[in-house]
Amino acid sequence: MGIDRRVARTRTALYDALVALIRRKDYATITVEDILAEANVGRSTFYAHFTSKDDLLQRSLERLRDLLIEVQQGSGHGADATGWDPARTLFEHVSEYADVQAALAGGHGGAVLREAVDKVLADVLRQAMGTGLVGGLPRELVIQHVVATFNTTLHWWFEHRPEMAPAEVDALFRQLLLRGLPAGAAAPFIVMADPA
Amino acid sequence: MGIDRRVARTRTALYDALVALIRRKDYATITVEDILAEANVGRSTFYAHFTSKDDLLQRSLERLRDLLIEVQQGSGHGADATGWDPARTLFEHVSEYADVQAALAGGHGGAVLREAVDKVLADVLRQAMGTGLVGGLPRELVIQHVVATFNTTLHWWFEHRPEMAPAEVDALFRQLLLRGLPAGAAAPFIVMADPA
DNA sequence: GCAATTTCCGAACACTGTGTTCGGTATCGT
DNA sequence: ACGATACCGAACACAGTGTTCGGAAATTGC
Repeated sequence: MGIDRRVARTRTALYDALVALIRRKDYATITVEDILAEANVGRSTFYAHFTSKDDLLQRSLERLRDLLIEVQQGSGHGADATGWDPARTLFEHVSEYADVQAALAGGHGGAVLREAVDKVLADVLRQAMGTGLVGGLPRELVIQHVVATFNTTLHWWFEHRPEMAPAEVDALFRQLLLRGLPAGAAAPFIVMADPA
Repeated sequence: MGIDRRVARTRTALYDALVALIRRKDYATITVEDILAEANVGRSTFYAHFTSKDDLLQRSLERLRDLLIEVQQGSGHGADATGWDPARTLFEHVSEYADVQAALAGGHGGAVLREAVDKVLADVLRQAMGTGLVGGLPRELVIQHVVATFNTTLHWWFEHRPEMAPAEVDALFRQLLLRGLPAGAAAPFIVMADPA
């Protein structure tokens, strides 16, 4: 009693259509009708599977989650002693898809997209961390911070230095995450020594 | 030849209405008609001043920007050797408004709101940093990272430890920002051995 | 105060998009 | 082949957007 081929076909068609649209339009401006046209799926059929555009997005991202887990678990079977860097792999992977980065950077729809992706990243990371120590810091805060820093770096990369190599970006990412800001970098916000 | 009082009244009424609504509804579900009802303003009048709900939001946040600049420059007290801590002041200030935090945390509308607030925070910070040093790190990346870390911390606070004191939260914030994660905390995401 | 100007109101309108319903048709699993 | 299931697509009610326009009301400058 496997899954009916028709439902599988319909769903993947909708997933693919959404992704295709995201790559060329701002997420916020995409309508259900756009998706139907792109996927060649009937209106009632759509609502038989998903409750809304956002619902479709979330379920679409489950694929991303699986992909991330795969990438991340490829480490255990690889060179685990020398260390494996999922973040760098992600930077490298993402660097090949400028349109995806543009979608994540985009104005109104970008925020919604980013939040959804953040959630997936956090889930994967949370699972990967297991019940490991967090060095005295609250576990969930660490997770959110890692995700946020990754996203910030990625966004900055695309917006300000798109020509930079993934390895360099990764180095910046690690600096921010593991060492923090140099003493004087955050002066005005942290400790004000402002000549007012 | 000042600004017509009717204009001023209408605009502040709309600003206030939006803020009031944000405090009790998810931003995404707020309609222009809600705003009109709350502010007692005619439909055509609204569109004579703003092009959309998002436009109104952005202009409303200009007030927030002014407030932040005031807070940041009002460092008359406590400006000793240890300096003045705008972040801590912000944590303390925000802790008094649970509904605002809820609005920023909220699902769909939260993301849009956060992005708008992030933009304002980044502007203020950018101006405050002037042409100061950034310790070898790209200036804009530092700004975005500070803002993102602040927001992450704030969000985590509200979601997971609302009873925590502002000073403690500020300490966590500074730890993340200035020292980074302790070795091992981010083990699954970051490589252990540091090739830098 | 008074007049000229500006703004506000509110109803009407066209438009876009959402989400549901239902009978007929095509496709699937066995 | 047959029964079950999924898909189609048109029609519908509904909510929200953004514009237009004439008349009423408030404001400013004098």
